[in-house]
Amino acid sequence: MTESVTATGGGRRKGRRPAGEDTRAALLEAARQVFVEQGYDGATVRSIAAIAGVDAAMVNHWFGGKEALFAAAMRIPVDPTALVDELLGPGPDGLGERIVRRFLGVWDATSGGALIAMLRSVSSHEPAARMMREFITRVLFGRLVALLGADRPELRAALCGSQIVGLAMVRYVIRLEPLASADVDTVAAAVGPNLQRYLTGPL
Amino acid sequence: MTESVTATGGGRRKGRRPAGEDTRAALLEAARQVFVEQGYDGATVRSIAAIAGVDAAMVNHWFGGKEALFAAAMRIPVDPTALVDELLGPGPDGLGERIVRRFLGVWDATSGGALIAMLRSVSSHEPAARMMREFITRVLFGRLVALLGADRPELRAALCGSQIVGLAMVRYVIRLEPLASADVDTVAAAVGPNLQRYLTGPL
DNA sequence: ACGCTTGTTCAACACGCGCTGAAAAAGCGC
DNA sequence: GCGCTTTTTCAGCGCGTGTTGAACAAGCGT
Repeated sequence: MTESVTATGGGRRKGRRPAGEDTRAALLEAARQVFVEQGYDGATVRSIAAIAGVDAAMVNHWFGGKEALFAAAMRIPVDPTALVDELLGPGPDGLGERIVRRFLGVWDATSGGALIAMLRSVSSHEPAARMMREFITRVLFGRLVALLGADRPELRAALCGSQIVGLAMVRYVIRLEPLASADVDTVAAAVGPNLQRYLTGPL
Repeated sequence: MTESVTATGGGRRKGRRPAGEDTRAALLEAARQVFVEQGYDGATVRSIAAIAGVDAAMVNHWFGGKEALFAAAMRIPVDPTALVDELLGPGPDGLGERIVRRFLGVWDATSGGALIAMLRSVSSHEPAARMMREFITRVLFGRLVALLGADRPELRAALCGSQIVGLAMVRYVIRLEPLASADVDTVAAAVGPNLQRYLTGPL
């Protein structure tokens, strides 16, 4: 006990943190949460840092600024190729429903996910809009419609995007009942056929 | 010329404006424009006043604050009852397409309209979200599904809302091509059937 | 042991926001 | 024409934002 090391008693004020505790990761996690809840403009660097339990200046130290933190936080850890293959595995029948179920699964679990964050940011933050476009056309439905080989693939992808975006907005952002708390089966049965027609049917 | 009246020479600085020129109306018009383009948070009282050509303090004088100005600007001058009657006039056949055409007509003309303003504000501004909910359920589709007499009217109204919201987001906010510049016929043919099923078909 | 690098906090800057209060000019009643 | 009211501008307050620089502590190489 006599040794002074790591006494940390009460109010240490400056200096390096005792050990481990990856600040960067904590910041990223907090950023995801706050960006999803508040959107880019609504989220403040200070609030994110507070949730992560560190000083706001850490955002600049680790990421270089709010904008870069947003970009890093939105970098989603899913492999789109694998996802598409999985969805297409059982064949094109019931594909629409499967997509809806998949999205609702992710969203309901993480209370939104990165897509909701982008959706909340898109209005006033052009980079978020750009990400959103890229995400829908290239990652999400671009590959899907390409594999299905239908005509007018870009239009089909955009229409599928409008389904997903509309559903996410009404269910998670606007929170319009009874869609906001409807169970997965109901939503999938209702919205699935639209996607199915957009992907495999005539326009 | 000798009389001093209305000389206004160069840099008059304070005081009442010469005549007419309804400041309140100019403010309202500018507010609609800026709220549509930027959403509630993105729009600043100063920029609205600048477009209206008056001082920012006029917003407080005429409306009491930004919030009240937003509410006043969003008060839309359409009669929902008449609109519903007009849409239902030719019978329930082709109703979905007619709705889409109607919306696109208004939106493309006024580059969005109040609904886009609300859509851009909804993320971070709870009053806008409340307005949106009211608008969809009560004004827009509430009456419509009630008149059609189908089962689960609230769910149908919410689903219709998700169609319109998704379309508006992708076409006007995210601006995803080719949907953003697709002609009315294409969009109506693609989206109309979804609304039709939501309104008159099985879920 | 000592010094350099790195992680962290704190104080503060510059800016933009919504809003307020006082002053000034125009119009109105009489 | 004179006062009272209304409309308008201006200066600025208080606050919250993202960002910065200095100070300081912990660890690491040697």
